[in-house]
Amino acid sequence: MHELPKQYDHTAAQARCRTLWDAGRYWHAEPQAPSATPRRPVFSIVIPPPNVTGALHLGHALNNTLQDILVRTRRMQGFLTLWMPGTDHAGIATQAVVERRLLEEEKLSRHDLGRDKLVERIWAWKEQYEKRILGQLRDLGASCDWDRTRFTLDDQCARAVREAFFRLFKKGLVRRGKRLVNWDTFLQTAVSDDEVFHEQVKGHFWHIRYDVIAPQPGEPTSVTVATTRPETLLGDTAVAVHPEPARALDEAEQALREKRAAAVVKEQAAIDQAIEDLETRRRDLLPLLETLAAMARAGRQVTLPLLGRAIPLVADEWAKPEMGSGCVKITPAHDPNDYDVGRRQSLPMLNILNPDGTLNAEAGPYQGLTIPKARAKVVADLEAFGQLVQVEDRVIDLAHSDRSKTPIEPYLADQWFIRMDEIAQPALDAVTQQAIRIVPERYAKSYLDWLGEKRDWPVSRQLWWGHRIPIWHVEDVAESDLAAAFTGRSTVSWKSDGATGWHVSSSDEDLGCETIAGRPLVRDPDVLDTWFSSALWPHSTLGWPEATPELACFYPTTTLVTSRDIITLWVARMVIMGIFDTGEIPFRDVAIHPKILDRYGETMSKSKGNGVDPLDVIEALGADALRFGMASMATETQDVRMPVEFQCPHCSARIEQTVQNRMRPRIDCPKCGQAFRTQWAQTPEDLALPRGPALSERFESGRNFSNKLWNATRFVLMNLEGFAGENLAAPGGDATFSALEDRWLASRLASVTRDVTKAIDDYKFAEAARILYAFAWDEYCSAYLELCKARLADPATRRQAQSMLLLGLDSILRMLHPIMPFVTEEIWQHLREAAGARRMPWDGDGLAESIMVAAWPRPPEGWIDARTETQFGTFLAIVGAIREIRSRQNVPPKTRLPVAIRAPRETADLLAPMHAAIESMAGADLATVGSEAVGAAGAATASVLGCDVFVDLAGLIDVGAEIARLEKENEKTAGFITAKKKKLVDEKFVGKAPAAVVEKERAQLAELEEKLAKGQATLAELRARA
RNA sequence: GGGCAGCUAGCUCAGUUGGUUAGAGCGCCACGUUCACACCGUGGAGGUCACAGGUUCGAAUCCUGUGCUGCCCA
Repeated sequence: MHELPKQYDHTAAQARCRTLWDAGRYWHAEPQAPSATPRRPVFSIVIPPPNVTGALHLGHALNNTLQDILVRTRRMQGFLTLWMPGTDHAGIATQAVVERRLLEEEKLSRHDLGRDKLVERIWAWKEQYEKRILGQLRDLGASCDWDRTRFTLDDQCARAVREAFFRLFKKGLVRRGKRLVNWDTFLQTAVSDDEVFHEQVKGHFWHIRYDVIAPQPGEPTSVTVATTRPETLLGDTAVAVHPEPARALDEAEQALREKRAAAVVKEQAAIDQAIEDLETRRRDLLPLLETLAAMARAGRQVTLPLLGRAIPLVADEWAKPEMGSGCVKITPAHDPNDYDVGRRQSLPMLNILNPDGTLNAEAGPYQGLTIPKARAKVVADLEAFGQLVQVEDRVIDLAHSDRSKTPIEPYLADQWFIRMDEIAQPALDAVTQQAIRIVPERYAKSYLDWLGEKRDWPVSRQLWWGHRIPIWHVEDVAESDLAAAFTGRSTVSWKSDGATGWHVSSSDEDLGCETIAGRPLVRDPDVLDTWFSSALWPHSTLGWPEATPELACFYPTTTLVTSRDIITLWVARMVIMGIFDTGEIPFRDVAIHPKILDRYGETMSKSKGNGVDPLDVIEALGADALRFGMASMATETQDVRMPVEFQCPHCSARIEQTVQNRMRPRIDCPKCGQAFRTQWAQTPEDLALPRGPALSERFESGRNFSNKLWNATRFVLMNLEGFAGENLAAPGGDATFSALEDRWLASRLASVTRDVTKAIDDYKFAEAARILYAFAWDEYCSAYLELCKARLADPATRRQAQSMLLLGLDSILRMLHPIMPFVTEEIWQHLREAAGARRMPWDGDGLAESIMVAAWPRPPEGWIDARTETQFGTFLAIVGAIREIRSRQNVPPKTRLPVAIRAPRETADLLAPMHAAIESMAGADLATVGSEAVGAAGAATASVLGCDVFVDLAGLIDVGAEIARLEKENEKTAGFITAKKKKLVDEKFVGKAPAAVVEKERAQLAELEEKLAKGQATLAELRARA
């Protein structure tokens, strides 16, 4: 006999399974030739490549679990299935991490080290983390094609990046331009808008006086402007005033009046106040503004304080007469709005910053100062010169770099852009015309909104880690020189730089020459935005631009599984570049999954200390527990919450993680009093303590489920003696399912298979998990398996029970395999040993070597039998009724209860073969079952589905308690009756509701009335006895 | 400021096209360990479905508004 230990050991099983899968390489996919017959349907996914910045977190665990569920399901369903794995170089993030460590550990900056050495260091970091990440994916059970692992910066991807960029360049879609960028002065690079976060900080609003040059009679001698960044005045090139202040005030008032009309009462007072203020302005300020507007039109100038430069007064609508002094200083190179004004008014753009955030020569005497120091000196000097009018305290919304956490400086720099107007359109069409389906559908809106703006994509990054932009610059040569140098080279293209030089681009790694007509070719020092290489991921990993068999077979991929926060950054750009490069969409479906938040609704992060490390869960509860939890959480909502608890390493007690304790280096267990350390431990004393991992109760049901399956198998194997299971339930063989419970199991199996398959097709992972959990636990284990205990003891029914137990268990395992691969494989292997001769109706010739490649269940629709399910439901309800009586009367489980059941004839007939089952499952001795059955006087009763269950408890019964209970129940029933009657008397209801609904209500009323009558009769009997 | 979600049992979540006497898991209470599983079994308690209007014979479900929470985009 094949016997298992009482508890499932996930650690040993995981190691065994991985060995088995790697030996069989079941995860590997070879492309089929286009001419292959028979042609297998193809299913392919590319992994959203995790950043090599650090280890995987729970979000990755979710993302990859869902992909693996899809991949494993399709593989079992016979698809040619590829899951392409890999990692992302994550330009700025990785460089920032390595630079930070360099500074902390060696006190060196990247400039101390130099470009080549730094890149070398980052590669070393990458090697370390890539290994770790891929190992974590394997620990999770991901069935990626490990032979195809890619990296966004590897040679194959680099080739694709050069080719794609070159094609864009050649088509004139790459342009060089000045742009105000978010400058990170710490990392000395531009960061994209998406890498910027805003934070409210306390600051000041400085009001500064600019003197008018040679004021004429009737004209003001100065204007006052206000700023939160006084040092920027060094870069001012104008002061603006509104061209038509009267009209602007009218419009502002109009807007306020409209707002007031729509406002709720409590907001009206504030708006009234604002309108009144506007009136005051019209009276006190407007004449001055009109004068200033006229002066601006006349080309008058003001003196820039401190530097003494003359700058023009300009008329521009950016100046708001309804705010402040109505005048505003203009610093085009250091403020986005001012930049627009500068362009409109053709103002000089004066960059006053060095890349490192110190002031440059344009700042005159302030050159070399950092921004904070310059600000202090500017303010002090303004005050000394009497130009400072007023200082207000103010809360400022300050942009910070997400990478370095330092304030962003708007900064005018040369950048490369990809023009989006032309290439974005096909990506929009792909979604609006449903070539690409985004689920849940609502996310299509953010995709379309974002792409619809068709904003140019700034792709250059002033970094050292990444794909070097394939552009070289050469000055002062003629086009004929270029044509001569690159004659016959279709892989080289050039464009004028707008002055006397040329930009040369190539898809080759090297131009093959260093000079043109004696002038040096200088390569652009910048690298490409990480998202550029990510945008090519679906086709670059498959070998593009080569026409590989992989590309032909697996592209377009089937599904992309990702989180909602990178729909625009990544998904949209993949669609754009996929179509641009290959002419085809990169994937058909985009499945968006929720984001995991902690119990308080905060995003998890290492720096907050509120995360859960997936490896802790895998270690403590098993990868399957982690995966089952993830699948259960993957609903269509946009967030899911996960309560986090520390687990005491001494006594295993769970300690709720709170905002207060989550940053502590050590925690004293409130249960056992012993201390343990957390991720924050620093001191030697703390580090010496055992670590208490952060886990979540949400993974426990998965662990328990694994054990439940294990023990169900244990039971089946204990009872399999002499049976290897040749032919399990030949399809359509009615005789096979002669017993009610067998027909029921087959019916349930068929509908569960249908529902689970559909749920996975629709990306409803939580639903699939829930259906399988309920079926396996409540139906297979609690009902079917219990019933089999008696049948297995009877030689006449034993064989059939064995056969059905195997059929059910094997089907459950197969359907659960994509969610819980390890425990199902481990069990499957045990079943192979004990019952290797079995065949499922949907199996081919032999039993597969691994459940990973076993056939997905396909029970015939004909097995579904609603009548049987109803009948079986009656049986279960009767068992439940007896149990309930036992429980409410506190009868010990061992005491057998004498039971009579009054049931309509049809039900009684149906129950006839189930007598033994009722007796064993409810611990009852059945006396009579039939329409005439009656209970002993004063028996405890229960009514279910038209049947009455009488349990004669003789002297055991607590009459008083039973009376009280019945009174309460009768009262409740009477309440329902009243409600139903009222409804049925209502003509509106009877007249308008569908007949079926009215009929149902009537039937329910009749049932309730009968129930009440019986309850009252029993009550009378009990009272008589009391 | 604009957009998207969410608000259902103590906690985390299900709840199809309106037709319930609103469900699950965890937690809680009671009972139970020869009988696959205490990572278990049996039973139980626990909800004005955020709030206010409306549509309807009928609303957790549809509409409008309010409040709170979170996210995205300016």
